[in-house]
Amino acid sequence: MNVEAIIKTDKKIPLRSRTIIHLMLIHNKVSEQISHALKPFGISIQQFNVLRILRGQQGKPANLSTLNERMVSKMSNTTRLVDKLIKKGYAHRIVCTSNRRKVEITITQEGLKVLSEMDIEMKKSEQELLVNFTDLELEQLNHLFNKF
Amino acid sequence: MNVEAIIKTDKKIPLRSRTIIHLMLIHNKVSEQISHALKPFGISIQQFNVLRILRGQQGKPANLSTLNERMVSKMSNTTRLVDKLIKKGYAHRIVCTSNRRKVEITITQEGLKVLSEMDIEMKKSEQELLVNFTDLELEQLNHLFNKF
DNA sequence: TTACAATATTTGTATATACAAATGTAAATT
DNA sequence: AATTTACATTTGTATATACAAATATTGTAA
Repeated sequence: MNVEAIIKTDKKIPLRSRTIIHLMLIHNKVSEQISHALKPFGISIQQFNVLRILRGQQGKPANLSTLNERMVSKMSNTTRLVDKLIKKGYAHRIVCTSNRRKVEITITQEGLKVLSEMDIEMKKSEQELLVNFTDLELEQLNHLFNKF
Repeated sequence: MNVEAIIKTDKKIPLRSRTIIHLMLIHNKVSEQISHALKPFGISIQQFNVLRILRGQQGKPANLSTLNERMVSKMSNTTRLVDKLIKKGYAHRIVCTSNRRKVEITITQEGLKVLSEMDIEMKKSEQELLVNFTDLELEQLNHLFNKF
């Protein structure tokens, strides 16, 4: 994926600008691929992420703030994201008894089931997206990512 | 930016999954910073990109397909993105005389003026975001990006 | 020359996101 | 105990995005 070819310019782009544009283009490719993989499940990337976080809780319920700090998305959406998962039967929400300001959100059996199916498709997408990388290169990439 | 710390897991994430998650987190940081920098101008990243493409045309008008193939966004939005730029007085649109299905879009003087102000802020954001990178590391990063 | 296909853009609609304000609850202060 | 402050979540609203369908124009073939 060559930046100049894609944005069709013959001008030399400064290194730092080029890096940011490159990142944007790659993100676009990646998120398109993932959205496509999740499409048959009728779920968005964000909803998928919330499901994964809930599973990661290993039965322990999560409240909205917890979800939010582990997510990419903004707080106000988290309520509605969870709404959608509940509507689909993949999550469950109860008001916390010890502190009624809080809510406790858990993943349902049905949620775990569909999530495991999604995992397979995600794994495929990851493989496809990263097919040109060796493990060493991915280690290098992650190492560089740490500098952001 | 360490993935495990951010998504607060103690489990080891497979290298390929980790890379994709890492990319998402970084994209989020970058786009937040850029949106913030553009905020005072009342313009979105996408609108900013269109303006830059128009400037890159060096006076030559661009049609929607051209804009679209150089952009990240989807076709149906391009019309409305341009609408917004026109409304702000930053772009101009006329129906192409040789082929009336096409439109010719150009950047206005006012557009060029505000764009040059935005460039300064963008440059600052890029510097801030990439402050931990040496030029060599950025070259390496761009090289790895080419494998996507 | 009429009909059909291809091209370029626009519009409709449903869903997603961002930001600010509102709600309800608990804790701290007077 | 009443008042204020802080916390956790929800709601309102404006804008953005995705996808499909519609519109308008041009090119092509019977």
